[in-house]
Amino acid sequence: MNPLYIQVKKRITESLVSAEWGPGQSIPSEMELAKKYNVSQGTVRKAIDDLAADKILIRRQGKGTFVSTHKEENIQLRFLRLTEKSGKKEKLENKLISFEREKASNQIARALGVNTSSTLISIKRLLTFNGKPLILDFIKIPSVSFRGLTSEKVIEKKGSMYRMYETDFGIQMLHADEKIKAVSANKVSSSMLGVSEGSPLLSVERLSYTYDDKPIEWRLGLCVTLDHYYKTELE
Amino acid sequence: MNPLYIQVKKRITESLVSAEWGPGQSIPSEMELAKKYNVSQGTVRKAIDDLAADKILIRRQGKGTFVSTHKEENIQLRFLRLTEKSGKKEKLENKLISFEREKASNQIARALGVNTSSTLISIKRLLTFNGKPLILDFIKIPSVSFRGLTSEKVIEKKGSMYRMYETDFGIQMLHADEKIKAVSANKVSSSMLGVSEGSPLLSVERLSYTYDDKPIEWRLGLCVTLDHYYKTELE
DNA sequence: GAGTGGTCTAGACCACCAA
DNA sequence: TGGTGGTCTAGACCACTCA
Repeated sequence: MNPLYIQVKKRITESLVSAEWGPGQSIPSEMELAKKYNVSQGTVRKAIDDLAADKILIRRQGKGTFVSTHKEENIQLRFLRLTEKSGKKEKLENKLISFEREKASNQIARALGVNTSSTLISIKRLLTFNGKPLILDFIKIPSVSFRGLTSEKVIEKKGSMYRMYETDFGIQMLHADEKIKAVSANKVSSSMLGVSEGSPLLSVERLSYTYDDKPIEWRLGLCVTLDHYYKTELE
Repeated sequence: MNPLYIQVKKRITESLVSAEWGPGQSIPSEMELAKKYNVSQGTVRKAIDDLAADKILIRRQGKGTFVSTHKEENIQLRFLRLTEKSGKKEKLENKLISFEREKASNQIARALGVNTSSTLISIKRLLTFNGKPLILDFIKIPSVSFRGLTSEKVIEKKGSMYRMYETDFGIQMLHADEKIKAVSANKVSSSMLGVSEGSPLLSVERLSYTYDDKPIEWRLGLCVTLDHYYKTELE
């Protein structure tokens, strides 16, 4: 049998998946949950501690515990940071290049855990900072999870895709794995990004997961790293 | 006044810095520490929880709590992962190219928090996997923190530099920041790495920290990412 | 079986926030 | 002032390791 606090954690997660408590809202207090689950307040606390460590919940002393809605900006900011050179805040713009539905390729189907016969939405877009092309993004998401998504909607929601996933489809990205390589710009990517053919680009392949470690988005970003760099922290 | 468990955490950290408890050794049990610090066992537990989350301590049920010595392999492994293609274990080799003492440049001095007049040890080396060049490393460390380090010692300790730092100088790397870019191979790096000039390389600039968030090593790695990739996890 | 970390409880008090 | 999360305690029992 699992420890009690793990079971509590599971039940809280279920309430989050079923959207009983939505992003930004507060969940019941520790005492209420303790009564509801027939455990002590300390056990609920430990369960919430875990979820807060994963940034799924946010605690605010004196106010309550809230469902994280940090997907608005966070992954985006966590993704690429600006160099010190341009310390001022930069303007990000988002230009849609194409929006199509297509059959999943073997590779992507395996990554997303869907059938090869299933349909994906395939989005290409260009991100610019201060008017200069920075990232060329190829995004693939299962059509079935994003019914009704149109190119107009993507354009309309200028900001992060993740924000749109959350507000329009109730899908929250909880974590992601990335594989990073250095590649050469080919004809298409170089002209899109305004660099010469063969220039080095940072290739960032990302698989993003929602609740239950279910992969929900595959993305490849080609980044110009002349004035920017990718930042990580180890441990 | 700080919470008690923070103070306990601090006192434990002090014992780690002063090498009262060395890497790989066990620290006193929770009950003993509770008595020593005049707090309850639960408070010690919370302090240790924090340190274990930072991977500074490792708990082993039924055995005790141990000082992490994971620097042997861990940062190295965390650094570059092998592609699935070559699932088998690969052989890493480490070839020293140069070992010199030099004055710190402005940039590095600032990063390491030392004077520009101070002396650095500057190491260049080439890492190969299965005989193929993979990473060209430029490493700079303050001479004063690594008195008596010689090129022979670097060669002798074939494995990770971090292991040598720990065993020979009592310096443990606790975390690191990295800035990643894609760059073109120049004449020197291309010939060293066995790729053609202008090939894309992954440039990984790393600043590593020891206890108290003191920066202690600056490193630049140029990596060939044809058969390998850099792996990260977000959140 | 003795000793360790792991879980769980119950209750106390503190710090913060809002009405 | 009442409700929330944050800290701290004391004690119970469980799970694991090793002699």
